[in-house]
Amino acid sequence: MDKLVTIGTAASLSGVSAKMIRHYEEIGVLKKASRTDAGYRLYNQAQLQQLGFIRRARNLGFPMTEIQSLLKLWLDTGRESRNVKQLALSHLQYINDKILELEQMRGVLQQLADQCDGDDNPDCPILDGLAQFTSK
Amino acid sequence: MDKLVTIGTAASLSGVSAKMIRHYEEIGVLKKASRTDAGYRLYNQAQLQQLGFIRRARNLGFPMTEIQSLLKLWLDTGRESRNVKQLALSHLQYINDKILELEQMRGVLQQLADQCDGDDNPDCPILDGLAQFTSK
DNA sequence: AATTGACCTTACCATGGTGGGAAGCTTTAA
DNA sequence: TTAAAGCTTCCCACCATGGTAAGGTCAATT
Repeated sequence: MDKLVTIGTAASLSGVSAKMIRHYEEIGVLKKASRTDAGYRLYNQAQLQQLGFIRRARNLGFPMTEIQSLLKLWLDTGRESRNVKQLALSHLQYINDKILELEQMRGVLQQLADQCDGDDNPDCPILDGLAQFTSK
Repeated sequence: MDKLVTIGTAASLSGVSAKMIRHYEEIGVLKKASRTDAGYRLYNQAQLQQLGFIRRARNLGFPMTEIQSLLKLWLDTGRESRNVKQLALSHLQYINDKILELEQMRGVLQQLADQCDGDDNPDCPILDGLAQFTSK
């Protein structure tokens, strides 16, 4: 059991590109993979699961530094869920801030776009807004 | 009239760092500034306005390539507002997509965090979720 | 006239996460 | 045996921004 696969198979099974798997190893998020005599990287089931873990964390927007922490916590059976939750809530805060920032942009931009005829006339409230003639 | 200022003054007047002003010139978003005999860049009123224009467009999240287009349209009195509006709406679409993506992340993450006690116990639905045991 | 400090110049390196490609070795299948 | 596919490392690019280093310039004070 614990079949070993090379990086291409690991990539398609985990949904993480071979390019990125190597990268994660290089930056220390993943332990160095074992190698065949020819130097090919080999991955076992546990490592495939870690790759899936990383992919899902990336999909939630976690940066790699935080994923590294999450991965350590995951592998540490003596962890306190407090630490995990704290990381999650901190990232949640970040996401919320980003959403607010984007909503702010959207509001301004939508308003400018609404005022613009968008025809063959050169008059354009969007450009006027960017040119700061906004305040009339 | 049309007082000329050096890059530091242009930076503080426009809110764009000197570093970025040079960068924008280098990538061709701004025309090359005139120079003093000693090689110092000089900026006039019109150029200061362009810098402000760029800063405000950046604040709305426009990428530099699109800002370059917007700037050209702004300087082209024969423009059609149609083209400006099209750029704006396209960017608006991008912003909306980003917001949806972030809201998606927030939903999943919030749900996981809600289920996690966040105490000294190792049990952690957040890690379980990332480990794909989500599906029960 | 000399010094000092603030300001300018270019050039290079770093970030973060990802992709592309080249040059060369290995494995597998025909 | 040969060709294709897969692996290796290494370098480059993106995007917008910041940092730093080594050096030239300008204005004000000694």
